[in-house]
Amino acid sequence: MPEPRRAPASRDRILQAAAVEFAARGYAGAGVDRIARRARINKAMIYYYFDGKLALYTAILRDVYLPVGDAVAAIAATDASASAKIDALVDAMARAVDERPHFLPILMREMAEGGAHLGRDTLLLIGRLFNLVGGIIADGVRTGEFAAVHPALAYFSLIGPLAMFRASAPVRARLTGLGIARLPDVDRDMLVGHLQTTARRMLAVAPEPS
Amino acid sequence: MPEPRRAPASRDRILQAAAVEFAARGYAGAGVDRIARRARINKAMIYYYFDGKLALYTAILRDVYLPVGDAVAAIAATDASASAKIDALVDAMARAVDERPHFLPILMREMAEGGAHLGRDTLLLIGRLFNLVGGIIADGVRTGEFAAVHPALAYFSLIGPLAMFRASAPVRARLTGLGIARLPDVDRDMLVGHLQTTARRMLAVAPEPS
DNA sequence: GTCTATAAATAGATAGAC
DNA sequence: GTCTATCTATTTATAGAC
Repeated sequence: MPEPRRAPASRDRILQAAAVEFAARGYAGAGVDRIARRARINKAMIYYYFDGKLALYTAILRDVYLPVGDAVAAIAATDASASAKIDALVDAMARAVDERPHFLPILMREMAEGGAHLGRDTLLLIGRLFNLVGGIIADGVRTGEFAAVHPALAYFSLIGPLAMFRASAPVRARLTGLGIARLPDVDRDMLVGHLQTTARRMLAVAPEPS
Repeated sequence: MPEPRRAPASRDRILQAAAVEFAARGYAGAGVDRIARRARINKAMIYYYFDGKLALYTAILRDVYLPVGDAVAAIAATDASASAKIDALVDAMARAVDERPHFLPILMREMAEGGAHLGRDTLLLIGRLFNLVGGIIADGVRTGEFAAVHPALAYFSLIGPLAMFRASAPVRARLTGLGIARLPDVDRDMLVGHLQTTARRMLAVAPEPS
């Protein structure tokens, strides 16, 4: 076996630490110094492995959008019904978010900044995801399963509740902790079930049971 | 008339400039220097009118959450049906977002940061909004108009699509501009109509027409 | 590959004149 | 109320020894 190519442990630690930092403090707020400290490596190593702060950020975005896109592509390639695909899509999105705690904060901030740190490569990864979901919906419209909903409205009606609910967890916890609002817990099955039901109702041509 | 109390133009300019800066670059990314330059005042004036960067940020949040909360409180106090209140609520939320371009970016970033810059006062304003919406939904459940949806899931299913759709506008524009995805325009009526229909379907006990 | 040391720029904040 | 000048800490980034 030529080229075993063991990935250096330092590089991975940098990526992991940077993801945490960027998620917690945003692009501008994240400090290269703090990333180095968290990764327990010397700051100079970051500039050894990456071209700079922006290149490091871009690498993280790639590592998160690529596997999510692959998962959705696999669902789209199925020959299941369009609504079964939407169910699977919602489940996959929830899994993607829950398996990568830094994904959502980074995504939301990036949108808030108008995609200021997104290069062409990253936009292609985002567009791919968007087009895959749009394709599933378009198929459903073609077969009469779905009403003709605007693709961007449908997309963000799928993503929005999941993203905002998960992202709001810390603030909700503080609201509950301070006794300002009473927010019963929601487990994963309850969340995914709600999102699937809401999605089905949103896309339904005529109202359907439950 | 005692106390005409003309608000100093400088203070307002600082608030306006700071809102733009915080929305564009986030709390950590915003620079007091840049805020001063944008407001066309001297940096020292910011420290004359406010206790510091955080106090300035808090003042902006208050200026945005207070009127939105008032608008929703007015809707909740109506004796309209619960579903009519939801329609009005969605419309008011869309108006709040569109009238204050800096509101959404700041909100989304703050959630991404776990509410790190939210003091008790701000959390009270946020909780008030949440409780008002929760109250409208609870009323609808009580009268049999709505299904018993978890209040937090319902809340973020109302807010999420609006927030993500509006916040994603710059990224969507870049996707379209680069030819990566084709995103037809959506006008305000179309957006609000979609959100209202989706909300009605989400909350419906049994599926209803259109 | 990993480190120390440091450059060069910029940050938030303040003192003090007017 | 508004300004200039400046302090101190921190920032991204690099040079160079090992």
